[in-house]
Amino acid sequence: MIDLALLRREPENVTAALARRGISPDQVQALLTADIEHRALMQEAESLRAQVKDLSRQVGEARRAGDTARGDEIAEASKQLGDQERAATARAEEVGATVRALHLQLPNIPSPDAPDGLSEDENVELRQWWPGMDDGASFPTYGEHQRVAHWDIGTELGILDLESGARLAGSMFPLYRGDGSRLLRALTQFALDAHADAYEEIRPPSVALTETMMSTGHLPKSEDDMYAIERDNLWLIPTGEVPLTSMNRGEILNVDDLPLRLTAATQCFRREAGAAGRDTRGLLRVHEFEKVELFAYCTPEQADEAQADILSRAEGLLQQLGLPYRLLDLCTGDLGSASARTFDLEVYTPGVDRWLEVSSVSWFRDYQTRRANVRYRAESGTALVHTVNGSGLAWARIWAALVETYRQPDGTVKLPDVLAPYLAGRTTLTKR
RNA sequence: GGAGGGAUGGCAGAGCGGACGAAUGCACCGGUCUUGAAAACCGACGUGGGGCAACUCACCGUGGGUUCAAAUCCCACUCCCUCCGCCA
Repeated sequence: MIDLALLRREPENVTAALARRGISPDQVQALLTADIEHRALMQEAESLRAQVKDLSRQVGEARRAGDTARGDEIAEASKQLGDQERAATARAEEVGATVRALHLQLPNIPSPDAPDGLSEDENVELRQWWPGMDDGASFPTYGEHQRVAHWDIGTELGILDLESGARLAGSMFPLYRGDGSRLLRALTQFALDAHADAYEEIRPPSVALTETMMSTGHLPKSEDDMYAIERDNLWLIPTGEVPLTSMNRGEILNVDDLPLRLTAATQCFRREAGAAGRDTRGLLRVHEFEKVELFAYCTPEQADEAQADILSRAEGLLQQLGLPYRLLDLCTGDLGSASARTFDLEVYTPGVDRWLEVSSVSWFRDYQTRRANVRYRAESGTALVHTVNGSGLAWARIWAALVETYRQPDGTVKLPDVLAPYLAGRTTLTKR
């Protein structure tokens, strides 16, 4: 949630900032109006409440003094006021619920640095990288043997079995086998080891409570994209961001512990409602995938650095894997609703000839922690911490990029040597 | 799944219908003393909302209820501990 106090103080600025991402002034005004009404009703209810409390105190005093008649009299008066108070509180709560609903619907205020734009077409490409670029090499050219889609390579080598996955759980639930399965495991380990110098490794639950999903902004906004386990009031997590952001919910962190950096490998579950049909072949878009997440709680001053660190780690992994990629600065219209600034990393996959998003590195300001109530002790009082996160990296698409990029003319796949330690030295995938 | 016990401020822990936002100890912070520190002593010391302010409201695991009045009584739920059962 955005800061309501800020909205009251600087309504024009906030309205203008939100307009950059397509929020109409009317929507902001509706919240402001409801808020004013709510506060007036609340004051009325509170003053009645104060009177009831005062009378109740007098009842006690009178009875202790032995004046029962007077006690009863005051109790009766208090009872009457109590009825009024209940009615006033009910009215205040009704409007309060409206305020909360409107407040939850407002997305985060975009960073002034985020480029303007209405859709993903206006995202700004900041740079590209490919192997040998620093030495003057040009973007790689790919041979015919690399222009084969990963689902065909996977079938041919017996390392990806989409049909079996579909038989078990429906389409878009991939099943990897043999070296394909092993490759996934290797990638996770490779990444976790790379981040172990500065990020504490966490193994969180794969499900979360409704309350937890609220904190990150995934609910109520994206309910249709989540898998729900209704009987137990649980949701399958769509990203490791969910448990990591809520890990310290309701706590006051020691400022000396900030930035508090965490990393976690988790399964990620996404219904991808409305995505049916397009870009869904093979591993392009799946309901379940594994991802290593990088996360930090930090002070506002540390946020830039924290975001830059996650971005450079994600890039570092792509470079070590030798996969060409491009870096996008998301425009205001394409920003996730909780994010103030997001950089996307897209890897190039020669077989399907596309750029695939494999990491989204975002700064959320205090939008998430205002809901999760994670604070630190500041100069005076407490302040909300900022959250930053990004993938490092999402493996399904990396898996696709690796087998397509490193396919040899003879049909085998020769993986980069950095993975050798995690594959017991066997970096060549051959037909079983 | 069954039986019992518990959940209170940063921590420990009292309170069990009315003056309780809450004793006490520890920790933390400010001060006195000291060359400095420790000890001792003095003081301050939960969070959030509303109000220009005086001030006021909410919060004692969560949600309901009883009452003029609830940390305190009642109901439901969650979590933790002990024991029993089942189990990778």
